[in-house]
Amino acid sequence: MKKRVSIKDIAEKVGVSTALVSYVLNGKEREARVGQEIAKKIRKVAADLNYQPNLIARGLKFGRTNTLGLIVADISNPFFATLARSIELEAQKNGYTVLFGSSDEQLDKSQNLINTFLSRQVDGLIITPVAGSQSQIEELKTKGIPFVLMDRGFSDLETSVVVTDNHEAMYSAVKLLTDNGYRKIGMIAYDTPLTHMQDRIKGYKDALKDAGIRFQSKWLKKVPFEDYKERVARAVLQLIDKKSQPVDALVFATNSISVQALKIIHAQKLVVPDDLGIISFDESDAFEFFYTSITYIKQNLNEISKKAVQTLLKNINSVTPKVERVIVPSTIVVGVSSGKKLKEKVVV
Amino acid sequence: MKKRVSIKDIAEKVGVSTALVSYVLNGKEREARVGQEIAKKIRKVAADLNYQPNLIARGLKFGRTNTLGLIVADISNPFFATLARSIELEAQKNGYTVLFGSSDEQLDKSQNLINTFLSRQVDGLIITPVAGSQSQIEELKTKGIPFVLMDRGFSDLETSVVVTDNHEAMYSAVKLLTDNGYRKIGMIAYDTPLTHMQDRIKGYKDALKDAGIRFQSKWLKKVPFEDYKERVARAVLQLIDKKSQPVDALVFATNSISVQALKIIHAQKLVVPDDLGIISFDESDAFEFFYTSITYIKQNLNEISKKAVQTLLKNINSVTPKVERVIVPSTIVVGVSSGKKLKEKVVV
DNA sequence: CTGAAAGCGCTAACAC
DNA sequence: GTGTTAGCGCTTTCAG
Repeated sequence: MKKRVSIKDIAEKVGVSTALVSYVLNGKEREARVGQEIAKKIRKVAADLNYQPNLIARGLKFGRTNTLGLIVADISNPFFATLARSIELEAQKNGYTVLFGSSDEQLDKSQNLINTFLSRQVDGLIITPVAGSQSQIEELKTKGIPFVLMDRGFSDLETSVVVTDNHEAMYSAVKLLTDNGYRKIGMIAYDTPLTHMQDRIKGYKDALKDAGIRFQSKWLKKVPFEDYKERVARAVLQLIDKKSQPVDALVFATNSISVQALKIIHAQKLVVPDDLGIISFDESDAFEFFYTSITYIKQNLNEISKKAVQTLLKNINSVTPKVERVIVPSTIVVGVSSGKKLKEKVVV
Repeated sequence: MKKRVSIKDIAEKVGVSTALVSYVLNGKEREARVGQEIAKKIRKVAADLNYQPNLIARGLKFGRTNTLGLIVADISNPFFATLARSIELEAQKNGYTVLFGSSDEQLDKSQNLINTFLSRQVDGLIITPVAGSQSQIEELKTKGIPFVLMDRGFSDLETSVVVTDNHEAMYSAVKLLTDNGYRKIGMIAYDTPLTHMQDRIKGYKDALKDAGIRFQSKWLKKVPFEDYKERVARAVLQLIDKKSQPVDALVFATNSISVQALKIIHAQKLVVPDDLGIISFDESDAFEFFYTSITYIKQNLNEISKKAVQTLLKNINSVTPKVERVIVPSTIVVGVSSGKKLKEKVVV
């Protein structure tokens, strides 16, 4: 690779010091009262040489790189990819560039990414934290590194965080089902202590309670991230098992769970919503061709990312950063899958 | 943000020069013959202070940052997100971190990203180039910046590039259709001169020719990236129009086109494959619940990304980089949608 | 064995 | 008005 042209090259060519070049190129010729002639000359040579400032050098000088680190669970997951896209946009608007990495919900990968990004002197981090990573996050706090959690947080840790209204969203989803006559409502969620999941579960339970329905523990199935596919399949089969008081509706805590569950429901030839009402948290392309339209909670991903970047930048630019919790409202897109329950079901 | 701990802090604390610290921390104590005692002490203090090397400073020193720039069309598109994921993985394996950005198929955004990444002194670029960006790419060449194109390239430009076997893939897809008895095969593609699309189109035409079918220009519909949805819808309606010799099979050049087209086909109540054979280039989650399984060409995205990174790294590390064209084989996943055409169709 | 010092590219306080 | 220089954190040559 050829040597890139530096401020020094320009200085030599024009016959001035690098200082003058720097002043002129940063539009500070007024303050430094650089001569008109010389300024013009410098600009011309810079253009001729196709000069591009070295942001690495500038970063070293200023101790800030105008780079953000983004750690998501998995960038290939459309949910996170969509967040990444808006983050990129908002960051760019503010003159920042984004480094990214995927944690795969694994503690060691998360720690590695944090270390790598810090070594690269990012100005701040946007993180979808992994379960059990409190100590990693706390270290950021003690080190005074600006960061914001996104999508999920910890109940036992005071941090800036931007999330969806998980509780309300799931509450209103389940309420929609109870209002439509469903009484035995099951839920499949991921088995994690992270707040987004806990809040969704709480929303589900609270909605049942407010509808005067007594929650039954067998209705709630928690599956691990690892081989969630099999586990979701098993959970669905248990929940709809005819021999033991099957549920009449199901809510799914994420789109990945939904898609997998719908496959089983389809394979079992259950009719949605007549046999089983359905609501999903988040949408999926796969809903497109399911034989009936799926009711789902639509998070405002765009707003979440925007707020995440803005909150982070506020932190970066403030001398006394303060913890900020942002909750972004979601909407519910009503399809056929949560439709009114048939009152009288003919038992054959 | 608190001051991060530097080599200097360690040196002061131990009471040696920064040089020694540098040697020890880089495992070069042997060459520099640093004393055992002192080395141990340095290491201890470094650990105590939780020292993280400043890669920015190192980058400035070495003129290399161990950072790659990735420019895709749109990171929120699962296709590119999946590529990004594997690139991240392969880059990490080699000690690189990835900056990313989306070009939206737009020339100015592409140029902006290139500039930004170069200013940040990335060691190389992986680019899915935008139509008409030859000059941008050529400038990289003249500047001697290592880069590799991915997914698509230019027919009029000699560059390193990693792509799928677009021609063969589409050829064999169409051959599958002709072998199964389809004779009037249409195609919907994006309207772009980029090689991936041109190669797919050529594969389609060549397969027709080899099957003894004369290509009809009205069979090939090219739609622009912008509002492709409407345009695809219109194209499908034209191709299946009963009044004017409708096609009996369709191939789609990308998954986004496929999903949109299938929606229309579904809405029009056409039966796949009886009324219409279907093959898609690339898969989509949405195929999951289409009423019949879709035959599709499966690119080896993992291999493409891996090769892209490897080719780029070879370029970066070689004094005399050479242009390398890598073609990654794809497979065809056969579903029901391309099944044998019913010989005698009962006309009502 | 150890350390001073130069230099990567850039900026800004401070001389001249 | 204009230019010198120190220094950001790190590496490495060369002198002690």
